[in-house]
Amino acid sequence: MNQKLNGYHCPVEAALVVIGGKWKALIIWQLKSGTLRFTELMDRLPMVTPRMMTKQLRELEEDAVITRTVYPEVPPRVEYALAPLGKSVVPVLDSLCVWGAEYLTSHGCPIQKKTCKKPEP
Amino acid sequence: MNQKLNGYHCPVEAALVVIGGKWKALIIWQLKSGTLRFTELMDRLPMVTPRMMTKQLRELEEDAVITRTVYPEVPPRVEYALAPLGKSVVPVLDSLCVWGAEYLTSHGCPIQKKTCKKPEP
DNA sequence: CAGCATCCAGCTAGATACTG
DNA sequence: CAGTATCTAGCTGGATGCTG
Repeated sequence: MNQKLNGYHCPVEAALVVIGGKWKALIIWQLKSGTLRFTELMDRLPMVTPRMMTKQLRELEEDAVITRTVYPEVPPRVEYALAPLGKSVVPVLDSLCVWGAEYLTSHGCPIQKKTCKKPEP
Repeated sequence: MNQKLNGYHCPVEAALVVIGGKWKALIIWQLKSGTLRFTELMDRLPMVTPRMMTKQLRELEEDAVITRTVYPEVPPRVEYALAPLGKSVVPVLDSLCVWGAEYLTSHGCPIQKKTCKKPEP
């Protein structure tokens, strides 16, 4: 890049920066039905390493998408939940999900037409 | 990652793979109002190097999001346009755009509340 | 015009081990 | 439990030069 631009050119780009991280959309997806602890997120997304989970969660927190609540107990307990901004992105992810399903159907994929796995209530 | 998964866990993930590439959403955004040539895309997205532009376009083509039409002339002319699948993703990008604008407003960003720059007709 | 080939720096993210 | 620290392989993507 001959000229580093210091901002976003379009809100689409901003949105992708915030929710386009490697696992961010999945994390938000998991949190859409309620609060989860670190290990619960790890259990639901086994392909994410703790290192990455931490990083993604910290970034989402910094972007005001999720909240992080630490309970000063022994053993420690930390709960993650969607902040208002995070809740507002859920409909967008829903439409992304619908489109993604359509894509999987029309394009054909290793695992085809796997319906949206919602976090069990 | 202790276990490499060979598919998608959720259509959301599939969608992000397809449109979540570094410049893909922007490219689709540019193409939503009509066909563009390689250099026209480069002019509209000056921060993308030709190398990356080519790669992103090829991937979008492979995913059936865009079409690539080569006119065997001198000088060569190549035109890119949205395939049906690509057109179907535009509404999703629209909602992403709306949310992104909201994010820029509430979170505050270097360039705040820059309205969606649509490719001029 | 519309790329491709090559080289290489920097970042990403996995594996592993350790802690308040 | 909920991370952090360190090391490192591998990928990403920029710069440059070349071509049908």
